[in-house]
Amino acid sequence: MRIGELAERAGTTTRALRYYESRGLLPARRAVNGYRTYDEDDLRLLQQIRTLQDFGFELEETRPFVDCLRAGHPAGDSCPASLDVYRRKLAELDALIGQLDAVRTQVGAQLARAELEAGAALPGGPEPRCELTQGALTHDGLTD
Amino acid sequence: MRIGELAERAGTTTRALRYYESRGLLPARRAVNGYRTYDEDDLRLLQQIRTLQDFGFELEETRPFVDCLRAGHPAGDSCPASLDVYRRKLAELDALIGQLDAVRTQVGAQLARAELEAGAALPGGPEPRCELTQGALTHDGLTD
DNA sequence: CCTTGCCTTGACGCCGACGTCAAGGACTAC
DNA sequence: GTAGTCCTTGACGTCGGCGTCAAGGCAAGG
Repeated sequence: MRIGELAERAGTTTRALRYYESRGLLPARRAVNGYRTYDEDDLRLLQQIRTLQDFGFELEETRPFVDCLRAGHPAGDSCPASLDVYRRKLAELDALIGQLDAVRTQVGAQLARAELEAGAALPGGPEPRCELTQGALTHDGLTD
Repeated sequence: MRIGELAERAGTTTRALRYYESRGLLPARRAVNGYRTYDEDDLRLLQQIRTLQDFGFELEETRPFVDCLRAGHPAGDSCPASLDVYRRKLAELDALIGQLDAVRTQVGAQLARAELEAGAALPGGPEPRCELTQGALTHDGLTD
């Protein structure tokens, strides 16, 4: 099959396929007229790539899975290198989720405090003030 | 003070300050020689920006807070527009964390299954490799 | 022959928040 | 005067994964 059909069957675009090829991830055979030619195996490789991409894996991280399939293994994650990617991704996810949870807690606290102060300023009357309103912010250097 | 000192006191760079100015977020007065000139109020605005940036807010999302401070309010989040940003960010964080949790679960399951299959495929029958592997198979082990 | 549609390569655009030169002006110290 | 440090504007680079033309080749139908 040609690039357009493969792209459609895998739910992606021809541009993405050419990009994968430029990265050496999914090279294509060529027909006499220069057209890229793919088979069902390429579709499987591509599906593996897309599945991992949907999980948030970077392209380079999908390479071990693709290589594994191309080596004849039944699944992309039948090889140690793929499992390593899984493990690294899990650690990465745990770290990221932990950071986001911390940020969520902080932002939630800030919102609650700010809403309290806003509400207290409206009805008109003396209100208690929290001493923690200033300087409670920490720079944990979360790079998003 | 000049741009270098402000950058250092706020823990950022002169390039970042020029960028903020180019975005209209933190304009500077100019000395006769053309040098940018800042005061303590600018430092406060900048600290507000940096704090939010560290939380993962985009630059545009810090604008309401900066405007709020510049309008004379005691805190950057003393204004309704700032609270709206807080709320949107919370919703955004919740959605993102939820997605990441789902991905984590999926990837964890894939890893457990692939490890199991790899162990079963070993010559001489499956051998338990370590306790963590068994734990990951039975529970949703976060133990690393 | 002409149009239509798929294909080719090449190259710039995009997003965010700056980093990193480059070339030159300003000011201080000696 | 000159060395050193700070400042100025301008402009290109970065990262990932493509999107979006542009210009042209190839195959098939009318």
